[in-house]
Amino acid sequence: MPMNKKKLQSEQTKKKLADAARMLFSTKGYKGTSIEDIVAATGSSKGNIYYHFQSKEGLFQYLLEEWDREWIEQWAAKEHQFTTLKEKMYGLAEQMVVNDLNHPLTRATDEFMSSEWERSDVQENAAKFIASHIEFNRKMLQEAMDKGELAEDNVQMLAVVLESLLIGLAETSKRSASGETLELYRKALDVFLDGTVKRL
Amino acid sequence: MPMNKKKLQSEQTKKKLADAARMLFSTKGYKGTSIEDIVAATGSSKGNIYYHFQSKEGLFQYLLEEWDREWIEQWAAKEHQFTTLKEKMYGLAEQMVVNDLNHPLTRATDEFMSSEWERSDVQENAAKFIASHIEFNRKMLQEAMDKGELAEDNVQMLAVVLESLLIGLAETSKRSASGETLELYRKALDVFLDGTVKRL
DNA sequence: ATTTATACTGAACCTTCATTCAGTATTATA
DNA sequence: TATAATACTGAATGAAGGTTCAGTATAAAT
Repeated sequence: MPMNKKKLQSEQTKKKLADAARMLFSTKGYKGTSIEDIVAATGSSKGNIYYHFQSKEGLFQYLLEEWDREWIEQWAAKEHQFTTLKEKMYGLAEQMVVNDLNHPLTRATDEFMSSEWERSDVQENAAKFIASHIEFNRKMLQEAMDKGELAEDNVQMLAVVLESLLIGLAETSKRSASGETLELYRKALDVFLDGTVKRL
Repeated sequence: MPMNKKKLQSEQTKKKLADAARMLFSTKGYKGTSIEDIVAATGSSKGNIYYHFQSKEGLFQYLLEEWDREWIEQWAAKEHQFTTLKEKMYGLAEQMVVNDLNHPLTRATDEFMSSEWERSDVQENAAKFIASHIEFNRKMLQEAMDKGELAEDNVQMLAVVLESLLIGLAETSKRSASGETLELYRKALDVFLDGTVKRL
Protein backbone atom coordinates (compact mmCIF):
# COMPACT_ATOMS: atom_id res chain seq x y z
CA MET A 1 0.00 0.00 0.00
CA PRO A 2 2.66 2.56 0.90
CA MET A 3 4.44 3.28 -2.37
CA ASN A 4 6.92 5.79 -1.06
CA LYS A 5 9.99 5.18 0.99
CA LYS A 6 9.03 7.45 3.83
CA LYS A 7 5.66 5.93 4.64
CA LEU A 8 7.21 2.51 4.55
CA GLN A 9 9.93 3.44 6.98
CA SER A 10 7.35 5.07 9.18
CA GLU A 11 5.15 2.03 9.32
CA GLN A 12 8.08 -0.20 10.09
CA THR A 13 9.05 2.05 12.96
CA LYS A 14 5.52 2.08 14.29
CA LYS A 15 5.42 -1.69 14.15
CA LYS A 16 8.77 -1.93 15.89
CA LEU A 17 7.51 0.31 18.66
CA ALA A 18 4.24 -1.59 18.98
CA ASP A 19 6.01 -4.96 19.11
CA ALA A 20 8.38 -3.85 21.83
CA ALA A 21 5.57 -2.24 23.79
CA ARG A 22 3.41 -5.37 23.58
CA MET A 23 6.18 -7.55 24.90
CA LEU A 24 6.99 -5.14 27.71
CA PHE A 25 3.38 -4.61 28.73
CA SER A 26 2.74 -8.34 28.78
CA THR A 27 5.70 -9.14 31.00
CA LYS A 28 6.01 -6.03 33.17
CA GLY A 29 2.41 -4.88 33.25
CA TYR A 30 0.94 -1.54 32.26
CA LYS A 31 2.24 0.67 35.03
CA GLY A 32 5.39 -1.39 35.25
CA THR A 33 6.34 -0.47 31.71
CA SER A 34 7.76 3.00 31.23
CA ILE A 35 8.17 4.96 28.02
CA GLU A 36 11.84 4.87 28.86
CA ASP A 37 11.67 1.06 28.75
CA ILE A 38 10.33 1.22 25.22
CA VAL A 39 13.02 3.71 24.28
CA ALA A 40 15.66 1.36 25.66
CA ALA A 41 14.19 -1.64 23.86
CA THR A 42 13.89 0.02 20.46
CA GLY A 43 16.63 2.63 20.32
CA SER A 44 13.99 5.10 19.25
CA SER A 45 13.45 8.41 21.00
CA LYS A 46 10.76 9.43 23.47
CA GLY A 47 9.40 12.03 21.14
CA ASN A 48 9.10 9.54 18.35
CA ILE A 49 6.80 7.37 20.40
CA TYR A 50 4.56 10.36 20.87
CA TYR A 51 4.76 11.07 17.17
CA HIS A 52 3.31 7.66 16.39
CA PHE A 53 0.95 7.34 19.33
CA GLN A 54 -1.11 9.89 21.23
CA SER A 55 -0.03 8.77 24.66
CA LYS A 56 0.94 5.74 26.70
CA GLU A 57 -2.72 5.05 27.17
CA GLY A 58 -3.35 5.48 23.45
CA LEU A 59 -0.49 3.12 22.67
CA PHE A 60 -2.02 0.49 24.89
CA GLN A 61 -5.45 0.89 23.36
CA TYR A 62 -3.87 0.63 19.94
CA LEU A 63 -2.38 -2.69 20.95
CA LEU A 64 -5.74 -3.90 22.20
CA GLU A 65 -7.44 -3.03 18.94
CA GLU A 66 -4.68 -4.56 16.89
CA TRP A 67 -4.84 -7.66 19.01
CA ASP A 68 -8.58 -8.01 18.54
CA ARG A 69 -8.34 -7.40 14.80
CA GLU A 70 -5.55 -9.89 14.18
CA TRP A 71 -7.07 -12.45 16.45
CA ILE A 72 -10.37 -12.52 14.60
CA GLU A 73 -8.59 -12.46 11.26
CA GLN A 74 -6.29 -15.36 12.04
CA TRP A 75 -9.02 -17.43 13.55
CA ALA A 76 -11.31 -16.90 10.59
CA ALA A 77 -8.52 -18.10 8.32
CA LYS A 78 -8.17 -21.47 9.99
CA GLU A 79 -11.48 -22.15 11.66
CA HIS A 80 -12.84 -24.19 8.77
CA GLN A 81 -10.06 -26.76 9.23
CA PHE A 82 -11.67 -27.91 12.44
CA THR A 83 -14.84 -29.89 12.89
CA THR A 84 -15.07 -31.27 16.42
CA LEU A 85 -14.88 -29.08 19.49
CA LYS A 86 -11.68 -30.77 20.54
CA GLU A 87 -10.03 -29.91 17.25
CA LYS A 88 -11.20 -26.35 17.55
CA MET A 89 -9.84 -26.06 21.03
CA TYR A 90 -6.49 -27.45 20.05
CA GLY A 91 -6.44 -24.98 17.21
CA LEU A 92 -7.26 -22.27 19.69
CA ALA A 93 -4.43 -23.36 21.94
CA GLU A 94 -2.03 -23.35 19.06
CA GLN A 95 -3.04 -19.90 17.95
CA MET A 96 -2.72 -18.63 21.46
CA VAL A 97 0.62 -20.20 22.17
CA VAL A 98 2.53 -20.31 18.93
CA ASN A 99 2.09 -16.73 17.82
CA ASP A 100 1.46 -15.47 21.29
CA LEU A 101 -0.87 -12.81 20.08
CA ASN A 102 -3.61 -13.42 22.47
CA HIS A 103 -3.37 -13.23 26.19
CA PRO A 104 0.01 -11.62 26.63
CA LEU A 105 -2.07 -8.56 27.22
CA THR A 106 -4.83 -9.96 29.37
CA ARG A 107 -3.19 -9.23 32.68
CA ALA A 108 -2.04 -5.81 31.59
CA THR A 109 -5.56 -5.14 30.31
CA ASP A 110 -7.06 -5.97 33.63
CA GLU A 111 -4.53 -3.86 35.44
CA PHE A 112 -5.13 -1.10 32.94
CA MET A 113 -8.87 -1.22 33.49
CA SER A 114 -8.74 -1.04 37.26
CA SER A 115 -5.95 1.48 37.40
CA GLU A 116 -7.36 3.86 34.81
CA TRP A 117 -10.81 3.38 36.27
CA GLU A 118 -11.70 7.06 36.11
CA ARG A 119 -12.12 7.47 32.36
CA SER A 120 -15.36 5.85 31.31
CA ASP A 121 -14.27 5.62 27.67
CA VAL A 122 -11.19 3.62 28.57
CA GLN A 123 -13.20 1.41 30.86
CA GLU A 124 -15.78 0.84 28.19
CA ASN A 125 -13.27 0.09 25.48
CA ALA A 126 -11.23 -2.39 27.46
CA ALA A 127 -14.24 -4.14 28.91
CA LYS A 128 -15.41 -4.80 25.39
CA PHE A 129 -12.41 -7.01 24.72
CA ILE A 130 -13.05 -9.17 27.73
CA ALA A 131 -16.71 -9.46 26.88
CA SER A 132 -16.10 -10.33 23.24
CA HIS A 133 -13.70 -13.02 24.30
CA ILE A 134 -16.27 -14.65 26.53
CA GLU A 135 -18.84 -14.29 23.78
CA PHE A 136 -16.50 -16.10 21.43
CA ASN A 137 -16.26 -18.98 23.86
CA ARG A 138 -19.98 -19.00 24.39
CA LYS A 139 -20.73 -19.36 20.70
CA MET A 140 -18.20 -22.11 20.23
CA LEU A 141 -19.56 -24.07 23.18
CA GLN A 142 -23.18 -23.50 22.21
CA GLU A 143 -22.49 -24.83 18.76
CA ALA A 144 -20.86 -27.94 20.17
CA MET A 145 -23.74 -28.39 22.54
CA ASP A 146 -26.23 -28.16 19.71
CA LYS A 147 -24.32 -30.83 17.87
CA GLY A 148 -24.48 -33.05 20.90
CA GLU A 149 -20.77 -32.99 21.60
CA LEU A 150 -21.22 -31.35 24.96
CA ALA A 151 -23.64 -32.24 27.71
CA GLU A 152 -26.47 -29.76 28.17
CA ASP A 153 -25.40 -27.16 30.66
CA ASN A 154 -25.24 -23.46 31.47
CA VAL A 155 -23.31 -22.28 28.41
CA GLN A 156 -22.65 -18.78 29.67
CA MET A 157 -21.10 -20.14 32.81
CA LEU A 158 -18.99 -22.65 30.95
CA ALA A 159 -17.79 -19.85 28.72
CA VAL A 160 -16.62 -17.94 31.77
CA VAL A 161 -14.97 -21.04 33.17
CA LEU A 162 -13.13 -21.57 29.90
CA GLU A 163 -12.09 -17.95 29.80
CA SER A 164 -10.82 -18.19 33.35
CA LEU A 165 -8.81 -21.25 32.46
CA LEU A 166 -7.25 -19.53 29.47
CA ILE A 167 -6.39 -16.41 31.43
CA GLY A 168 -4.83 -18.49 34.17
CA LEU A 169 -2.86 -20.53 31.66
CA ALA A 170 -1.46 -17.37 30.14
CA GLU A 171 -0.44 -16.33 33.60
CA THR A 172 1.27 -19.51 34.71
CA SER A 173 2.87 -20.28 31.38
CA LYS A 174 4.94 -17.12 31.67
CA ARG A 175 6.80 -18.80 34.46
CA SER A 176 7.36 -22.18 32.90
CA ALA A 177 9.67 -23.25 30.09
CA SER A 178 8.11 -22.17 26.84
CA GLY A 179 8.75 -25.57 25.30
CA GLU A 180 6.13 -27.12 27.50
CA THR A 181 3.56 -24.40 27.07
CA LEU A 182 1.61 -25.91 24.23
CA GLU A 183 1.58 -29.24 26.02
CA LEU A 184 0.19 -27.56 29.11
CA TYR A 185 -2.55 -25.84 27.13
CA ARG A 186 -3.57 -29.08 25.49
CA LYS A 187 -3.68 -30.91 28.78
CA ALA A 188 -5.78 -28.14 30.27
CA LEU A 189 -8.26 -28.32 27.41
CA ASP A 190 -8.37 -32.09 27.71
CA VAL A 191 -9.32 -31.63 31.32
CA PHE A 192 -11.95 -29.11 30.36
CA LEU A 193 -13.46 -31.65 28.00
CA ASP A 194 -12.97 -34.92 29.81
CA GLY A 195 -12.35 -34.05 33.44
CA THR A 196 -9.97 -35.88 35.69
CA VAL A 197 -12.02 -38.42 37.60
CA LYS A 198 -11.61 -42.11 37.10
CA ARG A 199 -14.24 -43.70 34.88
CA LEU A 200 -15.64 -47.06 35.75
CA MET B 1 -1.29 -10.99 74.29
CA PRO B 2 -0.78 -7.23 74.37
CA MET B 3 -1.64 -6.28 77.92
CA ASN B 4 -1.23 -2.56 77.59
CA LYS B 5 -3.44 -0.12 75.81
CA LYS B 6 -0.73 1.25 73.54
CA LYS B 7 0.35 -2.03 71.99
CA LEU B 8 -3.26 -2.93 71.43
CA GLN B 9 -3.99 0.31 69.63
CA SER B 10 -0.84 -0.15 67.62
CA GLU B 11 -1.74 -3.60 66.46
CA GLN B 12 -5.23 -2.51 65.53
CA THR B 13 -3.79 0.29 63.45
CA LYS B 14 -1.37 -2.05 61.75
CA LYS B 15 -4.19 -4.40 60.94
CA LYS B 16 -6.31 -1.57 59.63
CA LEU B 17 -3.48 -0.48 57.36
CA ALA B 18 -2.82 -4.03 56.18
CA ASP B 19 -6.49 -4.65 55.44
CA ALA B 20 -6.84 -1.51 53.38
CA ALA B 21 -3.60 -2.19 51.57
CA ARG B 22 -4.63 -5.74 50.71
CA MET B 23 -7.89 -4.60 49.23
CA LEU B 24 -6.26 -1.84 47.25
CA PHE B 25 -3.42 -4.01 45.96
CA SER B 26 -5.85 -6.70 44.89
CA THR B 27 -8.07 -4.35 42.92
CA LYS B 28 -5.64 -1.73 41.67
CA GLY B 29 -2.46 -3.77 41.43
CA TYR B 30 0.90 -3.13 43.05
CA LYS B 31 2.09 -0.12 41.11
CA GLY B 32 -1.46 1.10 40.74
CA THR B 33 -1.79 1.47 44.49
CA SER B 34 -0.10 4.49 46.02
CA ILE B 35 0.72 5.15 49.63
CA GLU B 36 -1.58 8.10 49.27
CA ASP B 37 -4.39 5.67 48.39
CA ILE B 38 -3.84 3.85 51.64
CA VAL B 39 -3.77 7.14 53.50
CA ALA B 40 -7.08 8.10 51.92
CA ALA B 41 -8.63 4.73 52.72
CA THR B 42 -7.58 4.63 56.35
CA GLY B 43 -7.36 8.23 57.48
CA SER B 44 -3.93 7.44 58.80
CA SER B 45 -0.84 9.46 57.87
CA LYS B 46 1.93 8.67 55.44
CA GLY B 47 4.52 8.59 58.14
CA ASN B 48 2.48 6.15 60.18
CA ILE B 49 2.54 3.63 57.39
CA TYR B 50 6.31 3.83 57.42
CA TYR B 51 6.28 3.48 61.16
CA HIS B 52 4.51 0.14 60.89
CA PHE B 53 6.12 -1.11 57.69
CA GLN B 54 9.59 -0.70 56.27
CA SER B 55 8.47 0.32 52.81
CA LYS B 56 5.79 -0.24 50.21
CA GLU B 57 7.65 -3.33 49.15
CA GLY B 58 7.94 -4.47 52.75
CA LEU B 59 4.24 -3.91 53.24
CA PHE B 60 3.44 -6.07 50.26
CA GLN B 61 5.75 -8.83 51.41
CA TYR B 62 4.15 -8.66 54.83
CA LEU B 63 0.78 -9.23 53.21
CA LEU B 64 2.14 -12.20 51.30
CA GLU B 65 3.51 -13.81 54.42
CA GLU B 66 0.34 -13.14 56.35
CA TRP B 67 -1.71 -14.58 53.52
CA ASP B 68 0.36 -17.74 53.42
CA ARG B 69 0.24 -18.15 57.18
CA GLU B 70 -3.51 -17.66 57.50
CA TRP B 71 -4.24 -19.77 54.49
CA ILE B 72 -2.40 -22.80 55.85
CA GLU B 73 -3.88 -22.25 59.27
CA GLN B 74 -7.46 -22.04 58.08
CA TRP B 75 -7.13 -24.98 55.79
CA ALA B 76 -5.62 -27.14 58.48
CA ALA B 77 -8.59 -26.32 60.71
CA LYS B 78 -11.18 -27.64 58.29
CA GLU B 79 -9.40 -30.14 56.11
CA HIS B 80 -10.44 -33.10 58.22
CA GLN B 81 -14.10 -32.39 57.46
CA PHE B 82 -13.60 -33.51 53.89
CA THR B 83 -13.05 -37.00 52.59
CA THR B 84 -13.52 -37.12 48.82
CA LEU B 85 -11.60 -34.91 46.44
CA LYS B 86 -14.79 -33.20 45.41
CA GLU B 87 -15.58 -32.25 48.96
CA LYS B 88 -12.08 -30.96 49.43
CA MET B 89 -12.29 -28.88 46.33
CA TYR B 90 -15.61 -27.39 47.31
CA GLY B 91 -14.09 -26.60 50.68
CA LEU B 92 -11.20 -24.99 48.86
CA ALA B 93 -13.55 -22.91 46.77
CA GLU B 94 -15.43 -21.80 49.83
CA GLN B 95 -12.29 -20.79 51.65
CA MET B 96 -11.08 -18.90 48.63
CA VAL B 97 -14.33 -17.10 47.94
CA VAL B 98 -16.04 -16.54 51.25
CA ASN B 99 -13.19 -15.03 53.20
CA ASP B 100 -11.40 -13.83 50.14
CA LEU B 101 -8.04 -14.22 51.72
CA ASN B 102 -6.46 -16.15 49.00
CA HIS B 103 -6.14 -14.93 45.48
CA PRO B 104 -6.91 -11.27 45.93
CA LEU B 105 -3.19 -10.89 45.76
CA THR B 106 -2.30 -13.28 42.97
CA ARG B 107 -2.36 -10.74 40.19
CA ALA B 108 -0.57 -8.11 42.24
CA THR B 109 2.00 -10.74 43.22
CA ASP B 110 2.69 -11.54 39.63
CA GLU B 111 2.94 -7.90 38.74
CA PHE B 112 5.14 -7.35 41.76
CA MET B 113 7.47 -10.15 40.73
CA SER B 114 7.96 -8.99 37.17
CA SER B 115 8.13 -5.32 37.98
CA GLU B 116 10.52 -5.62 40.89
CA TRP B 117 12.53 -8.17 38.98
CA GLU B 118 15.85 -6.63 39.98
CA ARG B 119 16.01 -7.67 43.63
CA SER B 120 16.75 -11.37 43.82
CA ASP B 121 15.44 -11.61 47.39
CA VAL B 122 12.05 -10.28 46.38
CA GLN B 123 11.96 -12.54 43.39
CA GLU B 124 12.87 -15.53 45.50
CA ASN B 125 10.35 -14.76 48.20
CA ALA B 126 7.41 -14.20 45.92
CA ALA B 127 8.19 -17.17 43.71
CA LYS B 128 7.98 -19.35 46.80
CA PHE B 129 4.29 -18.56 47.22
CA ILE B 130 3.42 -19.60 43.72
CA ALA B 131 5.45 -22.78 44.04
CA SER B 132 3.97 -23.70 47.39
CA HIS B 133 0.50 -23.23 45.98
CA ILE B 134 1.18 -25.60 43.14
CA GLU B 135 2.75 -28.05 45.55
CA PHE B 136 -0.41 -27.92 47.63
CA ASN B 137 -2.47 -28.85 44.61
CA ARG B 138 -0.06 -31.58 43.64
CA LYS B 139 -0.30 -33.28 47.02
CA MET B 140 -4.06 -33.10 47.07
CA LEU B 141 -4.35 -34.56 43.60
CA GLN B 142 -1.74 -37.24 44.24
CA GLU B 143 -3.62 -38.36 47.29
CA ALA B 144 -6.85 -38.64 45.36
CA MET B 145 -5.08 -40.50 42.62
CA ASP B 146 -3.67 -42.97 45.11
CA LYS B 147 -7.15 -43.55 46.46
CA GLY B 148 -8.36 -44.25 42.93
CA GLU B 149 -10.59 -41.18 42.73
CA LEU B 150 -8.65 -39.73 39.86
CA ALA B 151 -7.47 -41.42 36.71
CA GLU B 152 -3.72 -41.98 36.56
CA ASP B 153 -2.11 -39.00 34.94
CA ASN B 154 0.72 -36.49 35.11
CA VAL B 155 0.05 -35.07 38.57
CA GLN B 156 2.44 -32.16 38.32
CA MET B 157 0.81 -31.01 35.14
CA LEU B 158 -2.68 -31.35 36.55
CA ALA B 159 -1.56 -29.33 39.54
CA VAL B 160 -0.47 -26.53 37.22
CA VAL B 161 -3.72 -26.77 35.30
CA LEU B 162 -5.69 -26.50 38.52
CA GLU B 163 -3.60 -23.57 39.65
CA SER B 164 -4.17 -21.85 36.33
CA LEU B 165 -7.88 -22.36 36.66
CA LEU B 166 -7.92 -20.90 40.16
CA ILE B 167 -5.84 -17.90 39.16
CA GLY B 168 -8.08 -17.25 36.20
CA LEU B 169 -11.20 -17.58 38.35
CA ALA B 170 -9.86 -15.03 40.77
CA GLU B 171 -9.28 -12.76 37.83
CA THR B 172 -12.66 -13.05 36.16
CA SER B 173 -14.68 -13.14 39.36
CA LYS B 174 -13.54 -9.60 40.11
CA ARG B 175 -15.65 -8.52 37.20
CA SER B 176 -18.80 -10.45 37.98
CA ALA B 177 -21.40 -10.01 40.68
CA SER B 178 -19.99 -11.40 43.88
CA GLY B 179 -23.15 -13.32 44.58
CA GLU B 180 -22.43 -15.67 41.74
CA THR B 181 -18.77 -16.13 42.52
CA LEU B 182 -19.04 -19.24 44.65
CA GLU B 183 -21.33 -20.79 42.09
CA LEU B 184 -18.80 -20.07 39.37
CA TYR B 185 -16.00 -21.64 41.39
CA ARG B 186 -18.02 -24.76 42.02
CA LYS B 187 -18.96 -25.11 38.40
CA ALA B 188 -15.33 -24.69 37.40
CA LEU B 189 -14.23 -27.40 39.81
CA ASP B 190 -17.01 -29.65 38.57
CA VAL B 191 -15.63 -29.19 35.09
CA PHE B 192 -12.15 -29.93 36.34
CA LEU B 193 -13.43 -33.20 37.79
CA ASP B 194 -16.01 -34.33 35.28
CA GLY B 195 -15.30 -32.42 32.09
CA THR B 196 -17.94 -31.13 29.76
CA VAL B 197 -18.37 -33.73 27.05
CA LYS B 198 -21.52 -35.73 26.64
CA ARG B 199 -21.35 -39.23 28.09
CA LEU B 200 -22.96 -42.07 26.26
C1' DA C 1 16.33 23.88 -6.69
C1' DT C 2 13.28 25.43 -3.47
C1' DT C 3 9.58 24.69 -0.69
C1' DT C 4 6.74 21.80 2.06
C1' DA C 5 5.46 17.87 4.63
C1' DT C 6 6.93 14.00 7.20
C1' DA C 7 9.80 11.47 10.51
C1' DC C 8 12.46 11.96 14.26
C1' DT C 9 15.53 13.88 18.42
C1' DG C 10 16.41 15.01 23.22
C1' DA C 11 16.30 18.31 26.65
C1' DA C 12 13.02 20.68 29.61
C1' DC C 13 8.63 20.50 32.16
C1' DC C 14 5.51 19.04 35.37
C1' DT C 15 3.07 15.75 37.95
C1' DT C 16 2.99 11.73 40.79
C1' DC C 17 4.83 9.14 44.30
C1' DA C 18 7.88 6.72 47.68
C1' DT C 19 10.55 7.98 51.45
C1' DT C 20 12.43 10.83 55.25
C1' DC C 21 12.42 13.47 59.32
C1' DA C 22 11.80 16.90 62.79
C1' DG C 23 8.35 17.56 65.77
C1' DT C 24 3.87 16.36 68.67
C1' DA C 25 0.79 13.61 71.37
C1' DT C 26 -0.07 9.73 74.13
C1' DT C 27 0.94 6.04 77.15
C1' DA C 28 4.19 3.44 80.03
C1' DT C 29 7.85 3.49 83.45
C1' DA C 30 10.66 5.16 87.39
C1' DT D 1 5.36 14.00 88.76
C1' DA D 2 9.20 13.57 85.65
C1' DT D 3 11.32 10.86 82.19
C1' DA D 4 11.36 7.78 78.59
C1' DA D 5 9.43 5.11 75.08
C1' DT D 6 5.93 4.51 71.74
C1' DA D 7 2.58 5.96 68.29
C1' DC D 8 1.71 9.15 65.16
C1' DT D 9 1.68 13.71 61.93
C1' DG D 10 2.48 16.22 57.69
C1' DA D 11 5.48 19.07 55.23
C1' DA D 12 9.85 18.58 52.63
C1' DT D 13 12.83 15.88 49.44
C1' DG D 14 14.14 13.69 45.58
C1' DA D 15 13.62 10.39 42.07
C1' DA D 16 10.86 8.48 38.27
C1' DG D 17 8.02 8.90 34.63
C1' DG D 18 4.62 10.89 31.13
C1' DT D 19 4.26 14.69 28.06
C1' DT D 20 5.61 18.78 25.31
C1' DC D 21 8.15 21.32 22.09
C1' DA D 22 11.61 23.76 19.51
C1' DG D 23 14.59 22.22 16.40
C1' DT D 24 16.89 18.87 12.78
C1' DA D 25 17.09 15.67 9.04
C1' DT D 26 15.11 13.39 5.25
C1' DA D 27 12.01 12.56 1.61
C1' DA D 28 8.14 14.28 -1.38
C1' DA D 29 6.07 17.88 -4.17
C1' DT D 30 6.25 22.02 -7.05
